[in-house]
Amino acid sequence: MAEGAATKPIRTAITSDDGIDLSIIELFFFAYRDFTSDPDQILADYGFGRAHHRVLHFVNRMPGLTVAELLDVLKITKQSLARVLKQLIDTGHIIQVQGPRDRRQRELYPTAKGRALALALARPQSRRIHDALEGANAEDRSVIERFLKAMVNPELRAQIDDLPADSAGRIPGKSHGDQ
Amino acid sequence: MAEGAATKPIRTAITSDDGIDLSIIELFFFAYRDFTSDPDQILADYGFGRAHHRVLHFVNRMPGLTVAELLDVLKITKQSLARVLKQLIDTGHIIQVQGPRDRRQRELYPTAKGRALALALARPQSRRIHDALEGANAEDRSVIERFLKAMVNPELRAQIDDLPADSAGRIPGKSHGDQ
DNA sequence: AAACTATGTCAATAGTGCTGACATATTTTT
DNA sequence: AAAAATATGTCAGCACTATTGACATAGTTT
Repeated sequence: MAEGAATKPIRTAITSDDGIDLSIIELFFFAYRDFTSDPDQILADYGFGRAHHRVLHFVNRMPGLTVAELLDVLKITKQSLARVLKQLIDTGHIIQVQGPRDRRQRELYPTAKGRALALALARPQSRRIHDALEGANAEDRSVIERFLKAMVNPELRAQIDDLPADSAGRIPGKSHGDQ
Repeated sequence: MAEGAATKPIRTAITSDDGIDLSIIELFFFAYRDFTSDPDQILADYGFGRAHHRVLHFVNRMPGLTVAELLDVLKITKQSLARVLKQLIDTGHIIQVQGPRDRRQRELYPTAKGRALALALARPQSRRIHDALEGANAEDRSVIERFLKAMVNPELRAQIDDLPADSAGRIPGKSHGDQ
């Protein structure tokens, strides 16, 4: 047995008395668990996982982004991305296009198939959010959005602001326009 | 190459125009990513992962729960729990006590060491939440809590309600009292 | 005594992440 | 033109978390 095993059992629960915001910690845990369960079901039919979902999502949100840019958004390593991206390319959900300025770069675009899947995955999540906002007014929504944004590390909030809100362009700085 | 590969690249981004609530989907993703990064750092020092965190958290919140009850909260399988729980027991964070009524059962309790770690893990998350609620009044908080709860599958909301709010007792139905 | 239940464990597999090393093509710098 | 740096791809190996299926043990219920 390891050192420091068996002492005495503590029979009282941690509660808010301990100065911890348990209710929001736990709500956040349960909410996210169920939030991700919707797409998980669909993904299973394709033999895909959450990693595929994230890649597909951001390629659809920032078409033409490079591998390096994608790694920066996802905060994973090149090797972790490789397998997943290869599968999405092989199954025709994503296409690589050689960069026009720098031919070393591979711009990533969704195909019609990839777009359809991305929307299919987003739909149940959007519906869940819509239902959860039942009875909420515009101000309530704003409170919720501000809270979620404030939960993000400050230095990463820029990533969120850079995503297109409506029929806008593409990535920060650059400008590929639409076609 | 697989069937249905390379078609044409789509160069426009998915936007809110597609009828999807992208902003909250993405905010939720980024917020949860950073929310879990705080404890991840601490866990790494112990050679533990998120699975250990979840087990430790709920054992501290519902001391005396059985293995079966824990599986029900976490929604994982017995085999997935086994390794993680064994490590937490071997390192003296959790103790098993033979069930008083049914001696097949193993009631799970945190040790002082396990309680300390659970609090250490919850503290940065609580701080992040506290900071994110900067400038929010009681009503804003209520809006946020209602939203998060509404994001949880209805049939699972009972689990949340069963958790002790303050210096209350323990698990639904049962009553081990405090010591 | 037989059946059921709670737990533990073994073996195998999958998905996702990591590090390190190295290859190739291309661009930039010297 | 040669050298250095960059963007990407790939190979090999490892770790963690989760899965399913099968089986063992102890204890409870019928």
